[in-house]
Amino acid sequence: MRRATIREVARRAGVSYQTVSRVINNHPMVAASTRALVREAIAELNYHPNAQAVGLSRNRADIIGVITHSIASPFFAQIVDGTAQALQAQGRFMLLGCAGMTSQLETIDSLQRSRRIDGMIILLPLSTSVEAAQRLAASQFPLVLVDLQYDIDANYIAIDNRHGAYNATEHLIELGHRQIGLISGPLNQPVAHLRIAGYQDALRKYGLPYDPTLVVNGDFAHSGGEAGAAHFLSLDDPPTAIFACNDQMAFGTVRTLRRHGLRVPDDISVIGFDDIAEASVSYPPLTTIRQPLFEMGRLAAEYICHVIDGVESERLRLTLTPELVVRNSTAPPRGLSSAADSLVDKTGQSVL
Amino acid sequence: MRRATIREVARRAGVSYQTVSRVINNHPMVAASTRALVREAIAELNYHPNAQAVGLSRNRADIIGVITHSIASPFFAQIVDGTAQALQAQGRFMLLGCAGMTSQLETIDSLQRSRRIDGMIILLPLSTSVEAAQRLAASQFPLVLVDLQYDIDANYIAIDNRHGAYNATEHLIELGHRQIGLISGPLNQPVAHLRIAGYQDALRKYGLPYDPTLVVNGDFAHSGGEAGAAHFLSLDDPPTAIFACNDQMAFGTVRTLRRHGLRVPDDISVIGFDDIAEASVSYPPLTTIRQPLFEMGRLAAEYICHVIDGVESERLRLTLTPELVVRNSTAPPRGLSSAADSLVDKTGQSVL
DNA sequence: TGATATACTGTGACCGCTCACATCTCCCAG
DNA sequence: CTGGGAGATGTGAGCGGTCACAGTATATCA
Repeated sequence: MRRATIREVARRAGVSYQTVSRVINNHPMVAASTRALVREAIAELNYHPNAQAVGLSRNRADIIGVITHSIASPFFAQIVDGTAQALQAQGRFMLLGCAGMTSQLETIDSLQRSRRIDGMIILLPLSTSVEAAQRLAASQFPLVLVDLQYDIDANYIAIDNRHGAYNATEHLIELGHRQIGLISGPLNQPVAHLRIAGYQDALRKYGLPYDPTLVVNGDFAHSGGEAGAAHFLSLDDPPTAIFACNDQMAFGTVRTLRRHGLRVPDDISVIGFDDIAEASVSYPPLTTIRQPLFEMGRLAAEYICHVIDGVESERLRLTLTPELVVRNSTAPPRGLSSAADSLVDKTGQSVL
Repeated sequence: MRRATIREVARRAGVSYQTVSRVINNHPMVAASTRALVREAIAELNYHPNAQAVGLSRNRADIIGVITHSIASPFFAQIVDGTAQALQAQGRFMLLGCAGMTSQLETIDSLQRSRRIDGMIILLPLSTSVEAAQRLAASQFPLVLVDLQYDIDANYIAIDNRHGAYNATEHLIELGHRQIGLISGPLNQPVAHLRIAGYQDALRKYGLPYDPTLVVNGDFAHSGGEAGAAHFLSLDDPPTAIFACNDQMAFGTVRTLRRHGLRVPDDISVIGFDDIAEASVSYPPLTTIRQPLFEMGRLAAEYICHVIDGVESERLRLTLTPELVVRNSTAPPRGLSSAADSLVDKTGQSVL
């Protein structure tokens, strides 16, 4: 079942191959009768253009590369979903590279040079140095970094992590919490520091002391939340609220708290960050800081396509403001309802 | 920053373009000295082959298409993750098409004919008729259907849904449950019927009556579980256990039960199907029927690659047996066993 | 009536590579 | 010393399109 070529269609329709090409590409300079003839031949031979030949000739592929280190994570999956939708609307395809955390840069580099893709969307974090990322961004190749967290000259879509963390912390403070535990992200990711900074900003703003024993490192995964919660419960004076720096960790936190017989939010409040899809359907529905993940993926794709089409040439520098979404995992601290700010009325519930 | 071509490299190295091609493709018939010379020129010019030109010439693309209707669903994401990993190991790329539930067949068809991809993995369900799927499978194009549920002549990787559902139901029966609610999948998907059949098999085997009021349709999404649970709770004599036909619905079920003040598994047991990643970290950890999702994705990719490479020509007909994974969302019905339920932590609390 | 614009169609070269085959060296057996 | 085979390299054609340009009709105008 060989595929028909443009010349075979031409022979069948009794025209030249160029005319067939014109018909395929909707060039106006074709007589209606000829067009019909060619269309017929195309249908009869079940002809479809060879995308690689077109690509070679036009020097483009109509494929956009998307690099992430895991598609199994809901966070990335939701961004990719947005990208996929936008690309489909553009008639373009998506080459998905799950590079793991190793050799991402190598993958990116070879992909970029292979002419297989016209542009690339990179979902950070990227396991590479800032310098390498800067070099990458400096190339002429159409490129968008999504969730950029450091300061380089590149096209990026980011969110104001510091502000988001500030909002999360402020929300807890305004509910009356004074002892707020923080489970941060991995410290080798800039985002972790930004969110810690936002947490500190809020404490400072409200005149609360910064207590390092209330800050613990996490891994942005479920297990990090579990470990963090376990740590807090082991303290003599556990926090009344926990800010987990992403939703996955928040879920781990909630689970561990439950396992220890604590109710969320009655006994202890938990707030997350990201607003992945599960956040709204978890039990209890998670109060969190919303990142417009789908939107970010969509915008990145649309920008890239515009650059490729020559419609857009400005640098993309988009910092979105995350939004507090109050659901049911946060509440005023126990017993606050009666007295104003007495937070010391811990019931001394035993952990374990 | 024009890309160097093979002829430029040849000129620089003082050899013919064919020799450069030989070096690139590790053809043995090249003198070591020449090889070194060419390698040097390649490095100096920072040459990378144009994948589209290679593809056009060799008539392949080293890209595998993966079609799903959503990447945001953890079920599909985990399969895709397995596929991605396997393809990367093969030095191939993945073109991901999220076709939504509309026009999947059209997407598939045009993709297949475009020569953009060498083979295709389709993650069912597919919004198309069995006949169309059969036609698709009948083409020479390398194709694997993952999670195939109906009987057509195609390469497929499936799981024994009926058996899995039987196991799930049996597990509940053996725990002592006699009133078992079923929340099925959408009835337009064959898998729904298969799982219902497995449920019925188990009832029959254990001499339990089939009560249609205990069977309700779901949508394989969170909301279906919520609606199903709400329905059961409205019955005069609610079931003591619920089999939700996938994990997402199981989560929805658990959530609704909790909201109504019921504890899982103390007051009512819930079992799911799929074993998506969240199942092991939910609260309580979900008893479910495990599908080896990652594995399925991996196997599909490996098979496709073998077919393309001509290593494999047999039809792929793989029906995996799902496996019962007992976690903490199932227990004997209330009051049945005085001692046996000590396997579950008793800290479940009623909320609200 | 011929010049010229206009609508349409065809030809050659090329995109960057691979393939099949031709050629050219060199070395060794007869 | 010469023929032949192996090793190494070069050449032409082609993959299936597109582009720029060159044609060829027909219509329009002076």
